[in-house]
Amino acid sequence: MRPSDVSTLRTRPTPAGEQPPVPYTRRTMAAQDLVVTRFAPSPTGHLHIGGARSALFCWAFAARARLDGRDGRFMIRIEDTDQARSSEESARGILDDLAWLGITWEDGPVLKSTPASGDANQETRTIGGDSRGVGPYFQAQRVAIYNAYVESLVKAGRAYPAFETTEELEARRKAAVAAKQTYRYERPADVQPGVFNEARWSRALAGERHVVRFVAPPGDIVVHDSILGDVRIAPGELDDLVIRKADGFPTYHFAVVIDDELMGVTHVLRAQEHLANTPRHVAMQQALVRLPEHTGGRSGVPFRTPVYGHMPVICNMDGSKMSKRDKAKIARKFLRDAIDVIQKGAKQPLIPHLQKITGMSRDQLFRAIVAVLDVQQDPVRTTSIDDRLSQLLMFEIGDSDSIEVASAIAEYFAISLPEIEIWDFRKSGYLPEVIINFIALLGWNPGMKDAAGKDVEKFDLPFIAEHFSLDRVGKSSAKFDRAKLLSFNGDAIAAMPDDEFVRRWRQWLSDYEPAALARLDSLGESTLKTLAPAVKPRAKTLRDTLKPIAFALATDEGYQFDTAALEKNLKANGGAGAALVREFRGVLAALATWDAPAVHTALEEFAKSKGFVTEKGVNVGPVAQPLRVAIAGVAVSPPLGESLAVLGKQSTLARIDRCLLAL
RNA sequence: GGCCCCGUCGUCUAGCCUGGUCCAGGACACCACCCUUUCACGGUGGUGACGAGGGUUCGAAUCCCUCCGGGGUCACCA
Repeated sequence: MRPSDVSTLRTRPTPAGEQPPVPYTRRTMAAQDLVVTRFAPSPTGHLHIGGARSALFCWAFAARARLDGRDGRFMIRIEDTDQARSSEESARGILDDLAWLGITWEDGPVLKSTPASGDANQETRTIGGDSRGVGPYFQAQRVAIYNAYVESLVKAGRAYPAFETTEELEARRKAAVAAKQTYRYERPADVQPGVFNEARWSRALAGERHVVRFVAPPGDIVVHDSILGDVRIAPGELDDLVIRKADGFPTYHFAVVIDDELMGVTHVLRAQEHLANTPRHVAMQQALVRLPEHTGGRSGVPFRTPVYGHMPVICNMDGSKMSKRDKAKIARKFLRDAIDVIQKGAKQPLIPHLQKITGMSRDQLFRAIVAVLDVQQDPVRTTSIDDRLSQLLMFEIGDSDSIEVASAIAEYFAISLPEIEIWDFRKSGYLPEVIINFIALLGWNPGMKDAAGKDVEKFDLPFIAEHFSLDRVGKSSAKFDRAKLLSFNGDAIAAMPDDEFVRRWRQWLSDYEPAALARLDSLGESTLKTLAPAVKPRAKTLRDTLKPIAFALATDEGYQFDTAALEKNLKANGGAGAALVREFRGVLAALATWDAPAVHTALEEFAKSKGFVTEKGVNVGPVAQPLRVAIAGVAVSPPLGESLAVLGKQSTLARIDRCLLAL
């Protein structure tokens, strides 16, 4: 049976063999009322959709605890222990993405940000802080703490310096794989569990290059998981893992254990990909004791094991784990498909073929492509052509999954890469509240029915906070269904009041399509407002809005006439359509008021006067379609009332004249 | 490959713990029809699943076992 989160928290079971928790300051003060969850991203890129979901569930758990009258806190910690890949810019980006989604944290890095909707009208606010005094929240600033605990473990004989080189270990690993055996690090013969190895420690202190490894315990490790139930790991499955790297930084596993304890984390909710690591974390918790400086001077206070909950992984539709690498995969596939197609068409291999027509060497060809990428990606040319070239080659042969190269290829060839990171979805015009709603549904559902007996599946952050509980988190991985996300987003756009839509549409256009916004504003200050009711039902995303308004984005001279549309609507039947448009032009020219209802009325009356009436009423089609082609160039556009209103009388007449002339 | 987790329509899922009300409900997608000045929106209806095989039971999607399938993980990355 899976314990509910509430009962787990109130009566946390003490498994056999585990020390009962020893009270110390924080515990006696706050007792079991303190609930601390955390999201701990590595600042090596943008916020991933799966990371966002982890953050959301942690946020929701803490928020729910608060609603239940407890001291629920959601905390952010930046795991920047990978010196080579971490960046402050990335950390800032992740925090921004969370704030954009509307996820806020009580404890953690401080961020000044605009709230959920990205709505410029609302005030900026500050998120984060250190009210419990357990920071800093960047692990790179906590190295001294990790070192103190490493030393305590070494002195207790529960860890030891190891001096093998990376090459040595790699060779052993290869040998094991070649012999079809599972590789495990073999503990050196001179290391005795529980005995301080002074000789090794001295070598380390003397400056010899080393890592520190944790002595894996001999017995079973049982992880109590409030989502999955108990997970038991047999002895011998765990080898002596590295807890401090040669550069002096802790590994993820070690830093996590130290920080979760010191920062008072009570509930660790994360993706199932971490499940296999959890026994290691538990083993370390059982070996570690708080240093006196972290317990107000008392000694002998053991680390506790938080409540764990491992949630399902988010997968692509093909079942593989959704990963940033998917972008590279798509871009690479495109490159190869393109090469295939060209090869088939040209009936000869692409590279030699191109070499033949350009007279370039293979290297020069790649240089040419790279030069284009270089200009687009790196206008100031901070990287050399050679660097770019080698990047692209690496990418092409599959040895590199660089998102930058993938993006450059996508931009150059105008293909679209799948949205994987929150930033991608934002750029594509998804609404933050929809993303929240949708990712909440990936692995969790409120299990409620509405009045009509249908599943409740449209909800917002406050609803999630109110209803979230671990026993409704699923166990099986979920495929990320983009079609359903799109549908939800379209529903949200359609349901928005016009003025709100206009505000958020404007914001998005200004962020991602400023030229389009400038053009629309040049048509009149209420253009967006006029367009709103016509655009909303036609756009699933904010980027989608650009399609139905393409006619307005083009200048009066700038749009093309589709010949088939011209033929069918204007020229057919001896130019009947053209004649109607010519006649209706006069009506329009005489129109005193120029807005959507007025245009629409004029259209109907004109149609009626022409006798286009059926038993169902006036049929404006015979006039509307030719007119549509005249002003838009194609047979598809939003309703003509709004369309003409936005263009204005002058442009409308000019477009009609241009069309008539083009026949 | 070792270890671990998971398995209800194509997809997300309700139902499973507390067997019968389930010849399995909802949503997205798909199909048909209706509405309609185009494209959309909307409305109505439809196709569609308990992975397989054994048990237990009067009765199993629900409990047990085996098999099969999928995923995760095996770094001085987090």
